[in-house]
Amino acid sequence: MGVDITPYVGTAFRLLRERTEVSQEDLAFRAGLDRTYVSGIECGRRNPSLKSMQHLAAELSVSLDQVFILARKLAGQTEKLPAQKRVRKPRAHG
Amino acid sequence: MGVDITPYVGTAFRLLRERTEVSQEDLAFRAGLDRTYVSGIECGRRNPSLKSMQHLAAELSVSLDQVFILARKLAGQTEKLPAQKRVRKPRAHG
DNA sequence: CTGTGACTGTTAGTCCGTT
DNA sequence: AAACGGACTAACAGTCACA
Repeated sequence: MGVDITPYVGTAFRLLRERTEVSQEDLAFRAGLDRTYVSGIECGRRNPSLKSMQHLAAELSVSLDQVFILARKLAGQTEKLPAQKRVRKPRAHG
Repeated sequence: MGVDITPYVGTAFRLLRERTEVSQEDLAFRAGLDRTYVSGIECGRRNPSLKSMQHLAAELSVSLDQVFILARKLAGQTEKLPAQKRVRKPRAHG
């Protein structure tokens, strides 16, 4: 259950930011936040509020759900399941 | 831009909760939160932190991205575009 | 069972600077 | 450009009485 996704959300924000080639400082300014705070979020040391994350996402031109989808992907990658191959059930052709 | 999604996130949580037929009281207890705090979130009067939302989502057996996808849907519905009726071009029946 | 205002302690979030 | 620290203020977490 209780996997703390905070660091993954931070990484997701970082990845999304780097894609736009904007600095933390610049993003922070545009989102109306402090640069040290954005740093703390990306490093997974902070527990940001809904509004803070929304502002960040808005400035990165993504919706919040995209951030969390990415975060969950990142969390999933680290959760090394035993590489179970997806078996596609062949469809009975009738 | 700056559409405040806080109330939509609250509604999303409420919808997700009602789907499971559990009371605020019950959910709050299971998520380790206060009953009135959950109420405040659902009513959009609170600006919850990432961790608060994560606890709630976990108890509702959904991922946070699902919450935000629903929230965005709700926000879209309320964005009443000028009631533009979708005009389906009637297909000439011959 | 749920909504709200008010309250306290904690933390979110800022601003300074250093590495 | 980014991580990190300290001191600071605004806002949130968490709770209660009451509606």
